[in-house]
Amino acid sequence: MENRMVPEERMTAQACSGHLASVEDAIYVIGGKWKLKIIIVLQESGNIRFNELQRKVEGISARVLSNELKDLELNGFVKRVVHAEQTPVVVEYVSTDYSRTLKPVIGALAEWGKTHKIKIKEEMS
Amino acid sequence: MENRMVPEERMTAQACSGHLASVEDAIYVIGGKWKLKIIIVLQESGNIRFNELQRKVEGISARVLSNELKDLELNGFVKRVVHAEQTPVVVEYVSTDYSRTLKPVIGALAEWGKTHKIKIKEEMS
DNA sequence: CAGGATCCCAGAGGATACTG
DNA sequence: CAGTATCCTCTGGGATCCTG
Repeated sequence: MENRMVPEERMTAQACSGHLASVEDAIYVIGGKWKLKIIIVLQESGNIRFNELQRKVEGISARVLSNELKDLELNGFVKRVVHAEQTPVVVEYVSTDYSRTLKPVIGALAEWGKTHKIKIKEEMS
Repeated sequence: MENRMVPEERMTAQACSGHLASVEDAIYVIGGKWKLKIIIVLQESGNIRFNELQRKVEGISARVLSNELKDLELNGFVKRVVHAEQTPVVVEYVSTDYSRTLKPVIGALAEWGKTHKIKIKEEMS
């Protein structure tokens, strides 16, 4: 479990175009094996409950999903909604507006991943 | 994964699962702590030698850099150029055309990382 | 159902030293 | 300079069981 990212001033002599530091920041928050996948599923699903989410993010364990959700909530990508008026209590997860700012990133990654897979397939034939 | 993917708005459920899988593919190849950073430095540097590369990718050890470079070379993102005519032998690394197909991904990530950092800073003040 | 508590492991990655 | 070789740490993450 990470905490919130606290940006430091990285004043490297050759800070390049700044792309490097920004990409680093991005990777710090949404990097890892699961975060983007969870975000995508959440965006596709609207409100969704824990177990269904676990089913849709294939391969993830309850423990890891729980940890990732806490992390994503801390960073404002997902909101945990508890419906206390019902019994048993229903918990739902919803993607936030802020998570939608990741659309370009997800779009670019998906597009690249798609063409990359095609390239790999061609190389194997 | 043969379904058409529209990177923009309104997607079908199938396009979405394709989205998920494609992002997964992308993360598989360019995920991790160092790969994208190395690729960025490589793209910004033209030809570059091992030790200088290590200096520019701050914090990376020689062992890890060596491993990552092998991996990146296998996947066609970097070319290892040996100038055997010189003594001592000079080795240079160059980013490939294929690595340039990552530009949109890097651009999106950098842009998002930049605004995210600004957002975090504002929240702290 | 929605997780928490434990235990455990592989593998990513760091530190240091060494070599052709 | 361009890496290798060791060794070692750390943590992401799997498996399993437990509970309100």
